Amino acid sequence: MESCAERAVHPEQVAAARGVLEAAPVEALAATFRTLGDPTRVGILLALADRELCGCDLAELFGVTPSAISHQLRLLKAHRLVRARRAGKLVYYGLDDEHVRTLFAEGRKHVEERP
Amino acid sequence: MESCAERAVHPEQVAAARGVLEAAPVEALAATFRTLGDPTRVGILLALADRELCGCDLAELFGVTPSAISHQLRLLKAHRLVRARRAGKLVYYGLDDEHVRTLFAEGRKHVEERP
DNA sequence: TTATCATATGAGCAACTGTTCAAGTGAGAA
DNA sequence: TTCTCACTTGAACAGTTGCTCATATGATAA
Repeated sequence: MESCAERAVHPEQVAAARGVLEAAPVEALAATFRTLGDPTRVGILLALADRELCGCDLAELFGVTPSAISHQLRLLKAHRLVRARRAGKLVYYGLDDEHVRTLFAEGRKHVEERP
Repeated sequence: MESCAERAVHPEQVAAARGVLEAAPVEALAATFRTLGDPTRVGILLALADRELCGCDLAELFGVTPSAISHQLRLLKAHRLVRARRAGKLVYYGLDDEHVRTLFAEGRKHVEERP
């Protein structure tokens, strides 16, 4: 009556994998990738890769409300992907992490690998 | 009455960013990162980084139903992150792409950079 | 001060996601 | 064949997400 999920077919391999999972920051990794997993946020990061932009510019660029951009930027800041710099009334945003560029470069390699 | 979203503050920078966005596979990149943005899928990929496992082992490893694992594997296969190899009754899964290792390594660097 | 404008924040809502359950496939064993 | 078991598939459902709207905040200017 026991189903396949209740006992491993290869217990030693499963035990080894369990060790890997315990040592890895699984939830944090997933949270970071989840933050990168939205077209608007991907666009924001790509747009900020070569220049700073203010929130107003970003809203115009993506055709959404400044509020929507602000919500997204809050997420990106919380995950340390974007940094903010206030200049008078405006706030300029830029990438906060060099790893993001590498991440995107590698992501593109994967995406463009096959048709 | 016009709000800040209806006209860019820095039109030339916005135009330049627009060019970048048009040339980039934004939606495909987001889709790939979104696929990596779930703890179960991150765990599956980490577990498969060093060994093949059958679906049954994965279900046991994560304490979910074989059905849940199967749904996740379908997603991972659709994005070419995992490959399947049938051996009799069992199906063995493994990583389908070397970029995934790099992606995870870079993701970890970002995650572990600051407290 | 008051007015204006760029952002930020909170509520609300439609769309999406990850799971379980139930039913269906496919391959080896009896 | 029939049985068993690993896996797949589809439906259903709770939880999450990303947007808009309304409102609040913060900084400059008049």
